[in-house]
Amino acid sequence: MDSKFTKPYNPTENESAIYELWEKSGYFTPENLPNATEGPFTIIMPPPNANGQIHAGHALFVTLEDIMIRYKRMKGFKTLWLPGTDHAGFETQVVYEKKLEKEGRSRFNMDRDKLHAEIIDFVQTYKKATEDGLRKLGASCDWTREKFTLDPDIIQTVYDTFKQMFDDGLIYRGKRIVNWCTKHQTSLSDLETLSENRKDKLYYIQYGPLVVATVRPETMFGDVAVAVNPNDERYKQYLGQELEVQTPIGKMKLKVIADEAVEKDFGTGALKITPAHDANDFEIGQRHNLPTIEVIDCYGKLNEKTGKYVGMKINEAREAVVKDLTEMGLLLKTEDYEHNVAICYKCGRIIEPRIIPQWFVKMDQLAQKAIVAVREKKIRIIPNHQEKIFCHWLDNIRDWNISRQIVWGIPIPAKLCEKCDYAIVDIENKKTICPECGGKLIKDSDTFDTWFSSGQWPYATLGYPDSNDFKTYYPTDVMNTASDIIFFWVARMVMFGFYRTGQIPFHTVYLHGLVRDAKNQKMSKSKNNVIDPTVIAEKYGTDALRMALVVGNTPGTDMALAEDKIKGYKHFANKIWNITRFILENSPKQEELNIDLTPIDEKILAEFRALTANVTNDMENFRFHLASEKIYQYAWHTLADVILEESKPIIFGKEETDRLSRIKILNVILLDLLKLLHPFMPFLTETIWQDLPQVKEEMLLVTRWPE
RNA sequence: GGGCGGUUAGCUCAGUUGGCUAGAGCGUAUCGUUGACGUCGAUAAGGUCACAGGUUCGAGCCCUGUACCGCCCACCA
Repeated sequence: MDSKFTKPYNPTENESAIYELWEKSGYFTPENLPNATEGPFTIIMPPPNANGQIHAGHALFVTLEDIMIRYKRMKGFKTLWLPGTDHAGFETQVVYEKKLEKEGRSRFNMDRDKLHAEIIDFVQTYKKATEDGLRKLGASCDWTREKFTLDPDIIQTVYDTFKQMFDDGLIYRGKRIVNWCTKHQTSLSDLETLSENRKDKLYYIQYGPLVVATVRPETMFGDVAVAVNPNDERYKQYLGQELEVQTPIGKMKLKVIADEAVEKDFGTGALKITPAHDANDFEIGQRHNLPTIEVIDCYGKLNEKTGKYVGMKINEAREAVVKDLTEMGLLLKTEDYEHNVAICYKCGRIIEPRIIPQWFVKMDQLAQKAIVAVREKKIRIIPNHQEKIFCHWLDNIRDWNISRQIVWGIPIPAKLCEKCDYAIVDIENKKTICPECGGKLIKDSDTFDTWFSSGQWPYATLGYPDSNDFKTYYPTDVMNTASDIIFFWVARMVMFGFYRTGQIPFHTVYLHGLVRDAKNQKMSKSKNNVIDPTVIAEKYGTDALRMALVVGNTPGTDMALAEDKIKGYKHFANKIWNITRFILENSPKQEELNIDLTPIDEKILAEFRALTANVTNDMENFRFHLASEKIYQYAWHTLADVILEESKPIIFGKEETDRLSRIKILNVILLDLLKLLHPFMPFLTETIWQDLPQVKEEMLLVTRWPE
């Protein structure tokens, strides 16, 4: 017997060599598969951000996708799992800014090109680390097709989409109110803001004959009207009138308008309208053709239109204005007030709504098609209840701001007129004169929201429109990703997919939950509870980690990952190892096993076949948490605890037919068990497979799944 | 303000179309140096399946309501 099996199983001794064996075989590339009798099966990997260490969430998605891919490969499908990494625009820029801050530097006094070059270097390092991490986790993906979100062909696809959408009127440049982060100096999409409950004051201020209630008295200098509900009897007499309003810096004139958006019962029922600094007011302003007066600058400070308050930060200015109003007798009442405010999802600072020209995507039509696809089950979302969430979001979607004032990203291929603000798409970068006014055109310095490009990932990576890959592998089969990016990413992929290819991008969306720590807390650096999967893999083996991530983890549900659980599956790996040893030790040469089975062995074998069918059924229905547990239970508590124990007297006994029959089925079960287990514990099973004397196929990786 | 999920053994969680005498892992207790494995084995304790109604021959699972926990969405200043 091979001496290898006499020692306990040592994962770290074997894993990298096994991975190398697979990778060198070329079987990760579907075209090289020896007997792919079935059609294509495709998963496009959600590209990890190339800006940090690989974490437990990556380990989970790699495990799930690798399970699907390995299973389908063994089923004879032409399996493509296309890997990639993401430049992750704003996310990476924020990470890099933090690094700059630590070094006492700032992006705002750096040359644009220098900053860009530095981030490229930074990303390259992490890109490499991410790729290594994926290999360590056993990802059987096709590295020959690896993509990066800034590859020239990807950018070209993104540009073509931008142009086409612009020509179709689905993209427009508009001067509209957007979410502005005063720290990061960029606008953000609605998804990139969070809302936070805050306790503020509600101030009742005398506005001429009326009283308005506001939490932001410092914006009063940007007021252009006072709005009331059209059915509010109290104010009917004032409609259309111009009020003379006293402020600490002089008098201003405000028209009284009527708008349905004003609630009669809130505050005094009279609302001051500041279109330049409030999204709601902006829309009211649009409806009534009101002008806009900006009084707060991009740093969140009051500007020269506010007289003596110029240069003050918003909070300072608020206090100062309140103090002055009080002294002037214009502040009538102050109430405690609890409300939600939008904050930047990265730094938590309050979003300052600002009016700046940005590129927007019109969402209505795109969204409706995506909703129909899901409602009609052309796209299936697992877990099912996410379909409702998906559709609800799309049903209430607003136009999407895709411009970002950051360096790290795909530049928007557009020109802007210095004189008249005319905007034009210019992918070839050739236009210099404004067709409207003859003014000089300058390049738009903004970059795309990273999701504008990653939303096109499924067809962009496959070389849409003309490549063979696109024709062969699109629409793809499964999109597996974390449920928290269903809107950011999944919804956008569906919309873009329809728009550009006329087809769904994938048939099934499999959403997984978050990996939390043993105490069910979110992993975070500050809590020091982050599990580094590569460290865990070193300690317990990748297979043990994979099992721990899969067994009992239902789709869409967050899971608690305890080190003890991982340790348990290390023991399981050793158990399989020793089952193998026991069977091999007691197996004579193969030719002696050409005998009929005893009735009891027939029964044992039938039970195993039933398990196989059961597991296969689970695999087909994405119930990996059940499939893995069933294999575990069978291997340990049926095969090892019962069958092997009962086999000892038979094997060491004198009844030759019983003995050979038993040995025969043990060998059959062992081989098939390794196959069932392979998608879950690929390293262990392949390591064993490579040393089995009775094995004919060169690699378990491409062996047929048992029927 | 809307929506979604959860509540099952001490802990973490499974439980597929209602058939369950409700399971697993870890933990706990007792026993076992058997010629695969002590990274082991055997045995055991531990549950009104959140609560209250209902449907059904039968409910952890379906329906109605309640409570608590978590999450998401939302332009009443």
